[in-house]
Amino acid sequence: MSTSKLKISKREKILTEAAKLFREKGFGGSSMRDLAEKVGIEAASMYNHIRSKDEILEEICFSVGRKYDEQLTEIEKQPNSFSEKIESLIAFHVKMIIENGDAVSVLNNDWKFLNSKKLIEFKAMRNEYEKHLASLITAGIEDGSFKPVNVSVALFTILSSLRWVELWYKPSRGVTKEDLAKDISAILMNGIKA
Amino acid sequence: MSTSKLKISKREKILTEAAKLFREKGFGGSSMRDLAEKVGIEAASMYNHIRSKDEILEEICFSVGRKYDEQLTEIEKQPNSFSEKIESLIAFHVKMIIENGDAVSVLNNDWKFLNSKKLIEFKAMRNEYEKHLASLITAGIEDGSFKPVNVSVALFTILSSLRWVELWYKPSRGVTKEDLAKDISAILMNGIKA
DNA sequence: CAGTCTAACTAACGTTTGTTAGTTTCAAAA
DNA sequence: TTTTGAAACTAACAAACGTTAGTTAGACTG
Repeated sequence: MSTSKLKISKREKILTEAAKLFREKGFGGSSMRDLAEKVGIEAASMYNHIRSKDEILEEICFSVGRKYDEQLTEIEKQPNSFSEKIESLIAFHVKMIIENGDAVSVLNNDWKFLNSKKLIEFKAMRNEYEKHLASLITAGIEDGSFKPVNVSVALFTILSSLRWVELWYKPSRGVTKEDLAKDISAILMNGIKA
Repeated sequence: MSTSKLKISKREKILTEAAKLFREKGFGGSSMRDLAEKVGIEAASMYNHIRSKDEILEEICFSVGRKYDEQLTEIEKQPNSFSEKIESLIAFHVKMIIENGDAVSVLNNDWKFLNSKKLIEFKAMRNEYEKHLASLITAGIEDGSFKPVNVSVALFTILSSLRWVELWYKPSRGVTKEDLAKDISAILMNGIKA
């Protein structure tokens, strides 16, 4: 009973601390002994809860990745305009970063250290995500909601603009996630030129 | 004569190959033996040309960083509108990435592995750059060229949008750097909403 | 020709790496 | 009370790490 619950929570503690550590020092720059110290046990003891260092990375990347996938699917099926759908997605990205900044950072920066089998899987997942978002943009252009922009450029401009939130955002600045999402949406949707 | 020239070019070969390798595997994931193999000599032999692995990272980060600084200073003093200045900067970022993609990638992703002294220096350089660009945006808002957007958000949206070029751009797509800069400018300046 | 210098080499160093083996501790189940 | 099983520990492994030492080959300089 409580043992299995304890095991789960210790494993989750390892994953949480790993995300924090990987964000700070990178996957390659983080040692299992570093990580163990943060968790509060010996390095060898962690192997009672995880299979390998690689498994930690996989778990972080794919569990976050799946959340993005699910939300995009959710947004796609809502009866909103294409503008509203993209704005929802922007808000979700901001929310994810503010609530799971460490894990999102690992997804963004350390995915390339996945082993080759998982790397292929990860790239497929990412491609799928981009294709879905691209089709939203294309549809918005076709129905006149959007200007006839270059779809690839728009796609990556949006996704990259969202990445900075993880890289640059500091809670200390006192901006709420609603304001932040609104301001980013404003610029991407309407540009900065008067 | 030819010996000192040879030394310089071998050092530059090391730096070039290092940028390529770091981009692919990250600073922590790249070993000196890996690098030496790409250069075509033994790992120990590289120490005739460079002081340490850290020095390679420093040289790449700061030589690229200085180029960005210089160009921004150049753009600031030109007698153009604020829109034109920002568009020039966008074009320059695209050009840098297309011409020095490996080194730019190292600047973007591996700066955090600089040793603490150089890390402080690097952050100061980056802050300076951001402050200059922010003041361009502020001035543009004040003279009515730009909407009254949140300056920080605009700043980071622009800089992040430019980062994707390094991460996602593939020459194989056959887009010229002029077209690419124009399309990015179009979205950031005018948004995507019709 | 003798001397010097550069840039390569091989060998090795001390550390750190991820991981395994074997053992101990201690609480829950029987 | 005895048994069991999870989860911690210590100790150690082989490999890889950045780097240093010492040496050699060959090209310039005097």
